[in-house]
Amino acid sequence: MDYSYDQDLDELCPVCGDKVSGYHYGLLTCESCKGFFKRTVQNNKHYTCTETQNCKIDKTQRKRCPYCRFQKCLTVGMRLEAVRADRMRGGRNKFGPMYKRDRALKQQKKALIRANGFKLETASSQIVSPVQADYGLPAALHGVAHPPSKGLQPTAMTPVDYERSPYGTPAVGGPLPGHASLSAYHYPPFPSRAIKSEYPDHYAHPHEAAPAYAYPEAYPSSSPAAPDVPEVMVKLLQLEPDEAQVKGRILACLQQEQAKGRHDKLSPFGLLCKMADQTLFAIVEWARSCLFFKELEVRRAQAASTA
DNA sequence: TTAGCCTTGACA
DNA sequence: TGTCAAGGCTAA
Repeated sequence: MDYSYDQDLDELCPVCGDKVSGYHYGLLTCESCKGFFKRTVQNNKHYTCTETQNCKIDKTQRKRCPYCRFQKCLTVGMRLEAVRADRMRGGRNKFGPMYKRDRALKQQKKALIRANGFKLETASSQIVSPVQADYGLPAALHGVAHPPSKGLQPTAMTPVDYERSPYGTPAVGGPLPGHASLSAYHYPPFPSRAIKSEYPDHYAHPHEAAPAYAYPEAYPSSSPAAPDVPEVMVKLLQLEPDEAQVKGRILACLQQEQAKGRHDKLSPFGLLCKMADQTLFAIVEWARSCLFFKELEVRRAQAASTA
């Protein structure tokens, strides 16, 4: 069977850096990480790390520490809910529209690059995939929780989806950064993870008020309308090093809370840290998106005037 | 246990 | 009817 579907199979697996074989459990991954994630969730496996829970996961070393591998799977945005409780084969789950949109955005980006010769690397490298924006961990936090690794970096910050909504607030119930214990992820027992419908999973995302797939409509691909960015946000972005420090401190506090053994339930302070961090991330990403679209409009105008 | 290949089946 | 993301199977 030919697995080279007409999609971005030239991308690398965000977990191990291997070649992706398609969308699996929420995002583009390789076949081995797909299988590993499936086995882990289906069999309710619990691993332990013999090192410092910070093992490097790449194609050659992914077998060495399943604990860190699974943590990375969760960190990059693989979805526990996508593993079927009933083990039913075939068909599609609720992530189908998300995959489709992700693919469309990637294609739009490629077309735009071809049309404008516009280098997106710098601007869009700060913007995460809608897949991750919808369901995963904020990419900006990955570097805080994980030192940059060969496998994680390219995809977590993939310069792909600059047309995603700036309102793509990460789900509060999303995976935590760092290496909290497996139980800290609160993944529900199998019956609750069974997904057959296309409707938003309010169990997995109880805090989502807006439809999970609302982001593309915010900026139609044909003519993205960039809202004005408050001056304060421009200044905030100019102070990014400090922002990173703030994030780092918040995450350090959060991880300390988790290290105290409260794996099953965050303390109020831990919850506040988490919420504050994610809110900060959402605001910063929104502002970045606005600035990016502003720049895009300027470049388009310039291109139109010279044409 | 891993990872590659195969089968299944909902959806467009 | 084709696509493709699920789960299953099996050699290494």
